[in-house]
Amino acid sequence: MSHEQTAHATAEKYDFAAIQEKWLPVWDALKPFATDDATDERPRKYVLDMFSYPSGDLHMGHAEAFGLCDVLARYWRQRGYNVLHPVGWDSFGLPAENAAIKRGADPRDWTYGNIEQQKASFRVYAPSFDWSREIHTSDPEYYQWNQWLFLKLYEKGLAYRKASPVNWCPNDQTVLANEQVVDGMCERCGAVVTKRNLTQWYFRITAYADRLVDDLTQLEGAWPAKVLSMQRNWVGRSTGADVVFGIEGRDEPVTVYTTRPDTLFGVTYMAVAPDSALAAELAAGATSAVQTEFAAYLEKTKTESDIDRQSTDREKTGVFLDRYATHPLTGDRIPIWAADYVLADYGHGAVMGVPAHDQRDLDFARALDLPVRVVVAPDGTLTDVDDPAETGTALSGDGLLVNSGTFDGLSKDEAIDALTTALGEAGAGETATNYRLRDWLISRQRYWGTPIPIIHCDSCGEVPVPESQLPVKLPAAEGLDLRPKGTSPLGGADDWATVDCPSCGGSARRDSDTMDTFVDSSWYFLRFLSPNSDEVAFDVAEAKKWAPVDQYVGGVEHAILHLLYARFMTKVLHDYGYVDFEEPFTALLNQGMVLMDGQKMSKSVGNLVEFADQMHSYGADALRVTLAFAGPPEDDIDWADVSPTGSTKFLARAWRIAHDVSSGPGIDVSTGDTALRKLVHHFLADVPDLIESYKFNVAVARLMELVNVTRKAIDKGPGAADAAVREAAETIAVALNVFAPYTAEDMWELLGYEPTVAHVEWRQAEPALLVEDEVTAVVQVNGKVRGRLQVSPSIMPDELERLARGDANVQRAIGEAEITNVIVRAPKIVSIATAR
RNA sequence: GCCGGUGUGGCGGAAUGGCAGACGCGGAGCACUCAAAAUGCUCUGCCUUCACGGGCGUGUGGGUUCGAGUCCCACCACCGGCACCA
Repeated sequence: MSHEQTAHATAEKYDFAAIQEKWLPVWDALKPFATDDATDERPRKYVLDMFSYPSGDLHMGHAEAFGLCDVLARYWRQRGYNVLHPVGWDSFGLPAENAAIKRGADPRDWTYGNIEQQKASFRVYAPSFDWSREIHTSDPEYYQWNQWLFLKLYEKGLAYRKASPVNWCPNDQTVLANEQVVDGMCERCGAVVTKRNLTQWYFRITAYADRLVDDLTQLEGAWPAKVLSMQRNWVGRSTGADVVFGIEGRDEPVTVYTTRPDTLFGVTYMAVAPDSALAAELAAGATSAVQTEFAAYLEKTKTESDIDRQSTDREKTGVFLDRYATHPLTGDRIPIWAADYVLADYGHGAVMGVPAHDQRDLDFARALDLPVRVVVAPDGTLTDVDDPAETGTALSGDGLLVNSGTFDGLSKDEAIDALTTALGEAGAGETATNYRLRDWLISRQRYWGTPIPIIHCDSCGEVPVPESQLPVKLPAAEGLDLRPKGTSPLGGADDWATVDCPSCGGSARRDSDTMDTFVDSSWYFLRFLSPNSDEVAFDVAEAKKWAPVDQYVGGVEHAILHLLYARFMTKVLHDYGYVDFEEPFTALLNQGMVLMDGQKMSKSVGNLVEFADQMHSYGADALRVTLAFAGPPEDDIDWADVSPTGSTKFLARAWRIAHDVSSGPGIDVSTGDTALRKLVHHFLADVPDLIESYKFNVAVARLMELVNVTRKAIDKGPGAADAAVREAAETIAVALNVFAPYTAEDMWELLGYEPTVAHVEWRQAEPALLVEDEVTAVVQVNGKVRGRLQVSPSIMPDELERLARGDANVQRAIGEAEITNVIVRAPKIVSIATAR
């Protein structure tokens, strides 16, 4: 196949490389997707991909995500919407720094070099981006607004510093947010995460816990059910009661949280987290033997990694503190233990032990020989109950109360209400809600991120950098030691770090930590609306016009991290009055992963499918069609199962139709072949619903069908000059723009039009052409298809039944049997039931 | 343990409760060709029949219905998320 021969509109053969080369410069000049809405009255749609982290060239995952998102962007444009489809780079982050350390280079050079590479690849892959709004989160023009946001949160007490045990990655030598610890390991490098006690910056996301859960109902149906469920799990809201226990020898009582106040009479011990202040205090008031034992236990707890500590099948341990609590209703003495299965930072760091009805408590009680008292029995009597102390299985189900004084006989739900009320009357408890969610730890002891705009002054304490002094620019990497060492490299930039206190003018130092890069991505979708403003983070009026994002596309790996943070930040901005909505992304599509031979692609496995190689072999269009056609977009695609060659064949067939059409543009299509026109108009009527419900694979199938039938019409039907053939070819070109823009543009030119087909509106189906003159009616006998009849769609039911009964094959199926029932749904079906 | 999801040909996958397997991959045969590639055409769920046809068939077992891949109940398998969260 020779390029010279085919790089013209007169080419005889489909040549994807020539077509790409031909149209790229045309599109570069045309800038068809710049969204300039000053005078545009059309309805708007904001279609966005999760932006790319520039860690190298694009890979197949990008091809899928950006390809599918582009289907939607191009589609909505052709449906008459003013579509905003911007592109940017999530360009701060650890990998840049690690790569830079490895190569002895500047993270800035590495990052911006990768961006250039990805841009060049994107240009050829040709998503319909508005390049004029490109942003980089690592530019001071962007990150100064991270700092501005930080100050806004700080003003409201939503950004604060505290000393606390934090997740520490010993490999990357930095702290991690809870969301970045996966199975006890660092999300980035896989090292086992340990705990350190450090003073760090937090965003108070827990203040928004209820709204983060409640507002998910707004997204029901528009976000994948899986993501909604993951977000609910992550916030982990539970309701129950706080119960107050008096402590012998201590003035202050201790409050515990329980979801099962109905089991209050089953309490046989109390357990406190060994690493809590309460445990230390209780132990300090006990005998020296207890103190020694406790100290050893605490030491052991601290040195254990989270993985060890959280393994559920391990033996329960604890230390009796020789202290006692008093049961709020019975007045019984309750022994107090320190046990490492109790977490210091959930609830109140202490639990009431109900071994009979909680598996963990039962395991603990059995290991340490504590009593087990059943207080909820399935049928309200103890006689038939398997003793959990014997079986080792806690009774966690429903039942009626026993052994619970005046509460005996109540159901579980009744008892929860009754006991909570009783506790309230006794001043010993109330309904309470708890969350698994923790505040968002945003400090990072690394270089390549947004400097935290705080100055530490010996006399004034922490002083926010005045807004007028933003941005606090990142100092040059040159001369700084970027290697992980547990403190931020910025601390080594003395010239940068040493400043006058904005408050007292004395000598002070800048905070040397940088922000978690998820801060950058928590609001970037708003920056696209006024990307060049140096007055505001984003223009409120532009946000009113464009935001929230109507269609968001990205991987499910961000189901909690990015999406939760972006939802949080949106609510914060809403409360400040900067935006008038509370959810940033009204619809979300999670595309699946691209696999090879059933597993994730990786260099080490040796199953890497390179984006650049695929582009070279098949081109952008075939790649995009292959990804769209492979299956439902949410499902993973195994590259071993798909056929880019098949896609190329399809595109060549489509292209050849435009090439073969022999009528001129503007011909009166109504004179064309009716059968073909009907198919075209059914296509026009059906495909929008398919695309809007993300059934891209089915939409492509319908396009293939249309191409096949049009080919037949040219070769064996009305021929290449027929007006319906032109109508079909134009329809194919317009629809194909959504999936394969180069081929579509070339077809459009072959059909005698000017670029660009991307601006041609989807045609309306003519209702008259959607009506069939004849349909197939099916005749079933006892549920089995026994006959098919060609009938008019307006046939009367009794006429259809008469025809059905007259069908020879139907009669044979009925035989001598007596007909007991006949259902007629004209014109589709006749269902005959016989006595059997 | 809790939550969510998925089970359809050799494979990827279609199917508002109404013809299961659209579309494609793979396979077989044919045409064109000296030949091959490319392209085009025909066939392709399993069993049975020369054929017309018939039987079976959407993870398993029940149920609702004239009619179930689709709805209901129970179960099995696999995938994903959360998890000593009280």
